[in-house]
Amino acid sequence: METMTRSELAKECGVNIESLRFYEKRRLIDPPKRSEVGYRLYSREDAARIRFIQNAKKLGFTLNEIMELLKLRVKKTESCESVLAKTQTKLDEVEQKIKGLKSMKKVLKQMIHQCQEATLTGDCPILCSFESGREL
Amino acid sequence: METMTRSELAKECGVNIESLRFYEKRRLIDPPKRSEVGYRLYSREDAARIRFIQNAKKLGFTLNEIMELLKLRVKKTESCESVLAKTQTKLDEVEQKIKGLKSMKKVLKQMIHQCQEATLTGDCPILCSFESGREL
DNA sequence: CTTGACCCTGTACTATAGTACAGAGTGTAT
DNA sequence: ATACACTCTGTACTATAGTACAGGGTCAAG
Repeated sequence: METMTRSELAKECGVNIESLRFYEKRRLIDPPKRSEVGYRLYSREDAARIRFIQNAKKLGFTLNEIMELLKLRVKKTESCESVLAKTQTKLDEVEQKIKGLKSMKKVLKQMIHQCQEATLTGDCPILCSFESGREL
Repeated sequence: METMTRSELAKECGVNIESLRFYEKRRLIDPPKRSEVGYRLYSREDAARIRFIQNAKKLGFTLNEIMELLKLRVKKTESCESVLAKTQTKLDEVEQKIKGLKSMKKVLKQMIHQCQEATLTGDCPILCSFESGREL
C-alpha cells in the first residue's frame, strides 16, 4: 500500500508540515501508521481528509464543526436516525450560509451596477441592504 | 437625532459590550460622537454596521475582509474603476464560497438519501465526494 | 563515515478575535 | 447623600488555529 511521509503529505495538500501534527492532536485525523523507526506513514485517505479540512475551513467552518462533519461518517455503531438528524442539522447550517452569501452577492452586484451607471451617491449599498437580518 | 449608549447598542445587536470598543479600535466602526462627559453615543448607522459585521463573520469573513467589504462604500475620492475592480474581486470570492457550500450541501443530501435507503456501507460520502478540489 | 535533509518529541511563540477586570468618574432613584 | 448601574481608560487574560524551534535520531549520497 502506498504511503507518504509528513513532508510529502504537507506538500501535496499545501499545508504547513506542523499542521498535520496539530490535526492529529486535535483528533481531526487518526494517528497514522508508523515505520519501524517511528516515522509517520500517511495514506491516500489521510490526504483526502486533509483536503476536506482545508476546504471546509475556507467555507468558514471551525475545526470543531469540521470534526462534527467528519463524524457524520456512517458508523455501524450508531443508529441511522441519529446520523440522519445530525446531517440534517449540518445541511440547514450550510443552507443558511448559502442564503447569507447570496444576499451578499446581490448587494455586491447591485454595487457594480450602480458603479457602472456612475451614480456615485455616497450611500453604502452594502450597509443599506445587508444590515437587516439579525439571525443568519 | 436618536442615539444609543454602549450597552443599548450591544444589547440591540447581541454582541458583547467590549466588542464595540474592540471594533472601534480595529477601525471597523468610526469613533462615535461623545456626550459632554465622554460617553459614546452611537447612531442607527452604527447599529447597522455592527449587524453587518456579525452577519459577515457568520459567513466566514475575517475582520480584515469585512473591513475591505465596508470600504467598498463609494467614496467620492476614489475612482469608480477602482471600486468596481475591488467589488468584482469580492463578488468572485463570494461566488467561490457559494460553490463550495453547494458542493457540501450536495454531499450532505446524498448522505441523507443513503441513510434513508439504509445502505449503511461504512464508506464516508463526505470524504468521497468532497476531497477533490485543491482550490476553492 | 560524515553531511544534509529528513523525522521524532516537547514546548514556546504568534495572530486573530474577542472578553474580563481594575480603578476611576457619572447619573439617578430613594 | 449614598447606593447602584452605568460609563471611561488601560491592561491582562482567553480560545482558536496554527507555526517555530530546540535537542535529538535516521537515512542516502558522496
